[in-house]
Amino acid sequence: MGGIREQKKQQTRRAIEEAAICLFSRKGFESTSMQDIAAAAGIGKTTIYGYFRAKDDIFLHYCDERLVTAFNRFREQQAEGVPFFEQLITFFMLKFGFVTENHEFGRLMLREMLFPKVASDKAREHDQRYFDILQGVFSLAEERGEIAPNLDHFMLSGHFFSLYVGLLAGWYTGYLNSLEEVEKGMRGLFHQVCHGIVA
Amino acid sequence: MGGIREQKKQQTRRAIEEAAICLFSRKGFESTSMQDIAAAAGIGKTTIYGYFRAKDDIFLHYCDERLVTAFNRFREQQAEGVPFFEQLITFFMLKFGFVTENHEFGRLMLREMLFPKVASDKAREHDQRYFDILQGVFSLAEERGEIAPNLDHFMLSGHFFSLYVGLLAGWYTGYLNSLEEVEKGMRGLFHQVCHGIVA
DNA sequence: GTGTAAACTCGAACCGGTTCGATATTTTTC
DNA sequence: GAAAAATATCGAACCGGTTCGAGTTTACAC
Repeated sequence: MGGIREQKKQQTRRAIEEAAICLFSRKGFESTSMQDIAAAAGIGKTTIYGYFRAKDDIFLHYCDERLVTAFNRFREQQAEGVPFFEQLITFFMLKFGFVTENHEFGRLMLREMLFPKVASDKAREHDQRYFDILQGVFSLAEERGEIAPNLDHFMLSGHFFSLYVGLLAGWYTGYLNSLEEVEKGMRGLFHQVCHGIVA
Repeated sequence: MGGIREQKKQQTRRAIEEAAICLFSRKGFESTSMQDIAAAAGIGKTTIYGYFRAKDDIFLHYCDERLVTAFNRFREQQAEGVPFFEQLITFFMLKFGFVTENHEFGRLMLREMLFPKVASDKAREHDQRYFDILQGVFSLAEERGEIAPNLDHFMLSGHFFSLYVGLLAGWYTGYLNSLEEVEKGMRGLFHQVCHGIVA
C-alpha cells in the first residue's frame, strides 16, 4: 500500500497547485489558461481534472489553506492584556490585509465565500473557526466588564463581521484606497457599535 | 434623421432583453446560451453583440433598470410620521426582498455590485441615490432628536449598509432562510447600533 | 510471474462565449 | 437617384474550459 503511485500523485498535485498559483499571481486568473498551467506543471491539460474538479477549485483550495494559516497566525499573536476593542481591530485588520493582499484573489474569494453558488461545508468550517475566536474575545470582554452582560454573542459576531464585509465592499468599489483609511473607517464603525447613536 | 433604422434597433434591443430575462428566469443564467437568446429573439447570435458587450451586460442592464424602479417605489411609500428606526427597517427590507426575489439574479448582481472587476460609474450613481435617501432619513431623525447630533451621516449610512450586506451574505450562505428571520436579525443588529453594547 | 481490476494520462472532440470578415441594408451627399 | 459612407447582420472561425474514450501504468490476488 502507499508506495510509488501515492507519492507521484502527491507530487503532481503539488506541481499543479504551485504552477497555477504562480501563474495566477503573475498573469491574473482569467488570463491563465489550463493549457498554461499544464505546461508549467509538465503534464497534459486533461490530467489536471484528475486532481481538481475545475479551474476555480485550484484557486479555492489554495484560499482554503491560506485562510487556515491566517487564523492560526492570529491565534498566536492574540494578547490577553489588550482591551477588547483593540483585539477586534487587530483581528479584522489582519483578516482584511490578508484577503486584499492580492487584489484579484481577494475579489474572487469573497464572491465565492459570501455569495456561493451552493453553500459548502468547507465554508461552514471556516465560519465556525471564526466564531470561536470572536466568542472568546467577547466572553473575556464580558468577564472584564468591558461590554454589557447577556448580549447575544452570535449576533455580535455577525455585527462586526458585517462591518468587516462592508469595508471590503468599500475597498473593492473604490471608496477606500489605503489600509490607513480602512482602519480609520473600522475604528469609527466599531466605535458606533460600542457607544450607540441614540440621543 | 432617426427613422426606420433607429426604430428597428430599439425593437431588436427590447426583443433581446425580454428573451434573455425570460430564459434566465426559466432556465438559469448559465444554462441559457447566447444561441438560445438569439433564437428566442429571432436573430443570429452574433447580432446580440451589436447591442450588448457581453452576456453579463444583458443581465446587468436589466438589474440597473430594476434598481431604479425599486428606489422610486421606496421614495413613494416613504412616510414622514414613522420613527426613523422603522423607516430604516422598511427601506432595507424592501431592498432585501427586491434583491433576493430571484435567488440567482440576486447572487450575480451582488457579486458584481460589491466586488466588481472594475469600479463603474453606473454603480456610483446607484450609491449616490442610496445615500441621498438615507441622508434624508438621518437628517429628519436628527431634527426630531431621535439620534445624537453631529454624527457622521456618511459613516452611519455605511454602517447600516454593511449590516444589510451582512444579512444578504447570511441569506446566501444559508444562515438565514426566511424573510421573517432576516427581519428579526435586522432589528437586532439595528438595535445594537442604536443603543451600543458598552456596559 | 501472470491475469485482472483499478487508477492515471492525454489527444481528440465538445460546448458556449466572443471575434472576424464578408455581405446586405440604410443614410448621407451631391 | 446614384455613389459613397456608415451601420446592421450573421456564418465561420477562434479560444478556453470541460468531457470522452482509448491506451498505459500500477496494485493486488493467486
